[in-house]
This record gives sequence, structure tokens and C-alpha cells, in this order.
Amino acid sequence: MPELPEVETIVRDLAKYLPHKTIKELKVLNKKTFLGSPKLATGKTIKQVSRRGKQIIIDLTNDRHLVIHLKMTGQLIWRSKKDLIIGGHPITGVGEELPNKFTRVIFKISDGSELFFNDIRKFGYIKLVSGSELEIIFARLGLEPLLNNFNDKKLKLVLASKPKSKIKSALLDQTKVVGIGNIYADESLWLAKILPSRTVASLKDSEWAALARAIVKILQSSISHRGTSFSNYRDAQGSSGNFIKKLKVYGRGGAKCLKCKNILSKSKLGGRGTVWCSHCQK
DNA sequence: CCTTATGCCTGAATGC
DNA sequence: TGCATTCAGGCATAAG
Repeated sequence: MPELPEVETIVRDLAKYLPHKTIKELKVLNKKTFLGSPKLATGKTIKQVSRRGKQIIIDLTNDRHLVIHLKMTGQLIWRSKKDLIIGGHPITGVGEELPNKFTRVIFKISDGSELFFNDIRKFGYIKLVSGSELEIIFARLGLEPLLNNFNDKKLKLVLASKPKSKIKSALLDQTKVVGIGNIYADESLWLAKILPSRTVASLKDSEWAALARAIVKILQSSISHRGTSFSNYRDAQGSSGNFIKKLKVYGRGGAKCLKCKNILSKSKLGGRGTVWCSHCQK
């Protein structure tokens, strides 16, 4: 499931290809995937591709913006004109050919390239919004953990409004801190040696420091490995991320802790599968 | 304020 | 083999 590192990887790639190019045609194959009128984006030029939390923002020349959320199984894969003609596409995990049966929206770009929005489960969406609507979306989102103003004091401060929440649930709250999903919540808490079930109010300052450091370290490390492909995440080229090899707890319930050999625990916390080491994490 | 359940979805994994 | 069931979970929303 695409979280901050996966979305960041896609955005960095798309930012190399898309700016200054024009959306020639927009094919919406699944109506519920595209919110708003596709006509308002057709013929418009892409100014910039960026990210806020887990959402991809594509700014258009008419002061409208495409807000793209991949949710669980969304993919945004770009194919150059050359790749489209020659074939021999990289394997996308949901079929080598694009479009495929999971393709929900196709952007035809002025240089002959195409951008495919694929989504097996149709949770994801592309929303066309105005500048003021975009501001409202941004206003609801929390701290960016990879901006330089992020630190343990800020983290403690924003989460202080939910003292009785379990720390893992609090980390998943996008109105407080953005970009952390189930994988990186578990990984960060393991690295910081904090039990997911601890309440926000129970954390000591030294633990806030460890947690903030762990979040930054894990997210940056994952970006450097082009994200985690646990199921069907793919980058903008259709390739898998490599961070799955670096995961310490996520997906490893019942296996041995890589630090102490204790058997990792697994259960549900706040409705999410949660894995932790009862020996390393306190 | 908090937690839990539900709905949106479909492929993969499991059970008989 | 095949059919039914369960699970995966981001996030909005409703309910307890």
C-alpha cells in the first residue's frame, strides 16, 4: 500500500517527465475513479508534480489541480512514446500490457507518452479541484515528517491532542502527521523500541526523540530503496520497490525478531494488523 | 474525546 | 477442482 516513500518515489519520477507537457486527452474507463469533469483538464499544461502526505498533486495551467490518492492498490505508471510503440514493457504486477483490465484512467500526453492510473480495488481516485479546494484539503493534513521543521517536540505537540490514543493509531492519523501507514508505523515503533499499544500520554521525552528519529530514518531509507512493494505497489516505471527486504516487523508476525530472536507478536490494533517484538519494545 | 464497526473493492490465501 | 469464507487496509463515516 503506497505510503509516503512510495508516493515520493512516484512523484520524483513523474516530475522528470511531465512538467511543461500538455494533457491531450483523458480517458476515464471507470467513472468513480475520476471526480470532477475530465474536460477541465483536457488541453491543459502540467506545471508541476508534487506530493502532500500520501497524495500526488499535479498543478495545471488553469489554476486547477489533480489530486491523486492511490489508497491500497493504485498505480500511476508512465510510458514514453518509444515504450508504447516498441513494447517490451516492464512487468507491472497486474499484467505486462498497458492498459490492462485494472486501468481506470489514461492520460494521453502531448509528446506521445501516456500515463496510466491502474487500481485493482478502485479505492483510489483522481480528483480535479480548484485552488481554494486544494487549500482546504491541505489544511486538513498534518506535519510532513521529512520537512526540516519536523522533530520530536513537534511530534509530541501535534499528538498531545489525543493523549489516550494508542501511539500506533495516532501515527496513522493523517490530520496530525502525514504519510505514515501501517507498514511504516510498525517499523518506526520497532526501531524506536516502543510498544504500539502505549498511549500517547505515556511516552517519555526520550521516547519521543527516538520515535521522531526512527520515523525520519525509516522513511528516508525506504525512499532510497524506492519504497516497499509488499503487494502491488509499483513506481512510475512499473518497477517494484526494494525496501521489503529491509522490513523488520511488517509481514513478519510469528517469525523471529531480527534483533533478539524472540518470536514477533501479531494482532489487531485499531482494526489494523500489527506486528511487534514484546522483548525489544517496551 | 475515544474506540469499534461498516462500506468501498477484489485478488490471494485458506478451508472443506 | 471448486466453491465459500476470510483477509489485506486507507480513510470517511456512523455508532457505541
